Amino acid sequence: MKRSLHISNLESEPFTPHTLSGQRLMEMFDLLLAHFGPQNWWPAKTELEVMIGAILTQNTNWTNVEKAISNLKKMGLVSLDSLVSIPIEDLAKVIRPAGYYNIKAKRLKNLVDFIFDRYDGDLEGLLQEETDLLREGLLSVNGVGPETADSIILYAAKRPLFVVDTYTHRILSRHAMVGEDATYYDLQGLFMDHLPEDAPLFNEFHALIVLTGKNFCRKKPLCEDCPLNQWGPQDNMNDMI
DNA sequence: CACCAGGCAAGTA
DNA sequence: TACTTGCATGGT
Repeated sequence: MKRSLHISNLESEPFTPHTLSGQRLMEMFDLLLAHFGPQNWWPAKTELEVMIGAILTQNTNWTNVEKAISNLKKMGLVSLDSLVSIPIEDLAKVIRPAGYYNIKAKRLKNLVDFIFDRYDGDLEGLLQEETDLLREGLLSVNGVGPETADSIILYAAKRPLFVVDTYTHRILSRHAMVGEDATYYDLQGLFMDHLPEDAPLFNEFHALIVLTGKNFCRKKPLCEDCPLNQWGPQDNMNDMI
C-alpha cells in the first residue's frame, strides 16, 4: 500500500512495518488520513496553551475548553506569571465553561507551581528535559495523569510518545486489536512497539483517532459511514448496529 | 428530557 | 489490589 503522505520530512521513503500489528496500524492510519486529511494538531498555538488545554480537556468536550481558553486570553492569563499570581477561586471562575472548574483550577495551579518550584518558572527548561525525566516530573503533579502528561510531551515537547485516550481504546477494542480490559500502557505499547518512533506520525495518528471517535466511534457507533468499516477484524462488534 | 464529552484522584472494602 | 464515586458545563 502506498503512503499518501510522507509523515516525516526526514524520511525519504514511506515506512513499511514488518510486523502484522504494524501493518494493520498503518492501514488504519492510511484509511483515516485519506478520509480526514492532515490535522496538524494540537489545536492551540503555544506550548503553554497546549499544557492548559491538556488539563482543561480532561473528560470534557473541546468546544467547552475553547470557551475557557478564550476567557483566559481575554483576562491576559495565558502566562506562567499571571497564572501563578491569580487566586485559585478567581481562576476557577474564568475557566468555568470547561466544567469541573474547581478541580481543574487546582490542577492548573499544581502544574504551574511545579514549573516554578522545580524549574524556576522556566517552561523551556522543563520541556528540554530528557523524555523519561520529563514524564516522571509531569506525573508527579497531582492532576496530571498518563494522557495529560503524554499530550504535553508529544504536542508541546514534540517527543515521539504515543498518546492514548478513550477513543483509542474504544476503536481498537471494537476492532479486536486489544481486549476490552487493555490498559493505557497496553495500548501505548501496541503503537510504539510496531511503529517507527516518529513524532509527526504519532501527532497525526492521535489527532485522526480523536476525529474518528467524535464522528463515528461513539458510544452508539456509526459504523455505516466510518472510514474504518472495512478495517477488520471486527469480531468484537456485537454491540454495534 | 436524558445522555455524553480527548481523565484523574480519592474513597471504599 | 480492585472497584466505585465525585467532579460540572454546554451541546445534541
